[in-house]
Amino acid sequence: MNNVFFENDKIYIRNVKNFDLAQTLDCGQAFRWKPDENGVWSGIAKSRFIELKEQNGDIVISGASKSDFEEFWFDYFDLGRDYSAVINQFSENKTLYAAANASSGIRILRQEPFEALCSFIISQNNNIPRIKGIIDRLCENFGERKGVAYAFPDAETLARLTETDLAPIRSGFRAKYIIDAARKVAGGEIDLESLKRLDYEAAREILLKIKGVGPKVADCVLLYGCGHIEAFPKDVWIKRALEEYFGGEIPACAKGAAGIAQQYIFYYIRSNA
DNA sequence: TCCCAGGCTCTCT
DNA sequence: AGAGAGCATGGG
Repeated sequence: MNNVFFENDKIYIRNVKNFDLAQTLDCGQAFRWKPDENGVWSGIAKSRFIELKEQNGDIVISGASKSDFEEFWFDYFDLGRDYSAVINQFSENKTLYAAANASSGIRILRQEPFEALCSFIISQNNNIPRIKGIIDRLCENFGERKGVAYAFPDAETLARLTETDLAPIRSGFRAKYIIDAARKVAGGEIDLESLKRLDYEAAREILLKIKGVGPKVADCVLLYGCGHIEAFPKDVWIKRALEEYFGGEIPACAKGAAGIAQQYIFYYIRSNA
């Protein structure tokens, strides 16, 4: 962290490699970061609201204290990982390497597991603009207000609701899945934090017990919420890309960091679409 | 308008 | 075990 400076209530990340705000915050892994007309991104995670911008090659964060940064945001933005090394590992596959270089500013966000769980339950058979809308309404209706933004509601809050209560967010058939997830988490049947420590397969099996959680949603929760970067969510876009460019198989050189490869491929094919 | 969306459940072979 | 319909809602 010797390239991080704290000055005048702002945090400067200097000479950071592989961190592009637009790529990282709007690549489909998280749904609550928004840019303004000046390129300032704002968002809230774990009830903490911050703003980020790029300035002379630095990432500048406002709204976070030094301890907030060290205890939360550093891990949230996965700043301890060397993405250049990962991209170098992917160079054995020409197409994957091209995708990685086209989206080399993406970092995998380490989101709150419960937010990732609900977000990707909502994502099923849905499109990204509408997913964002449903999640916004979920937070505005049931999340705690933190200054100018709403925190993601906690499992205990959602566990007390019924499908009818969720009608205002217009999530359709997914409402019952959100409630089942919230009740299993709030009731202690599923301990999301423990999934970070379990191995990938064991953690995945636990998530699959939640209604509305299948292989793809489970892998998204493991990748974006539990730090399992070997998870490789297969959505319709990725399935098409695997068939078209990779012979239907995940490239061998992606082993151990398949989730990062997945995100590069997803961004690459969608920005070329 | 009409197709489809970062899928999953349920049912029927 | 594998295939297919149905699902709520609305963006493009």
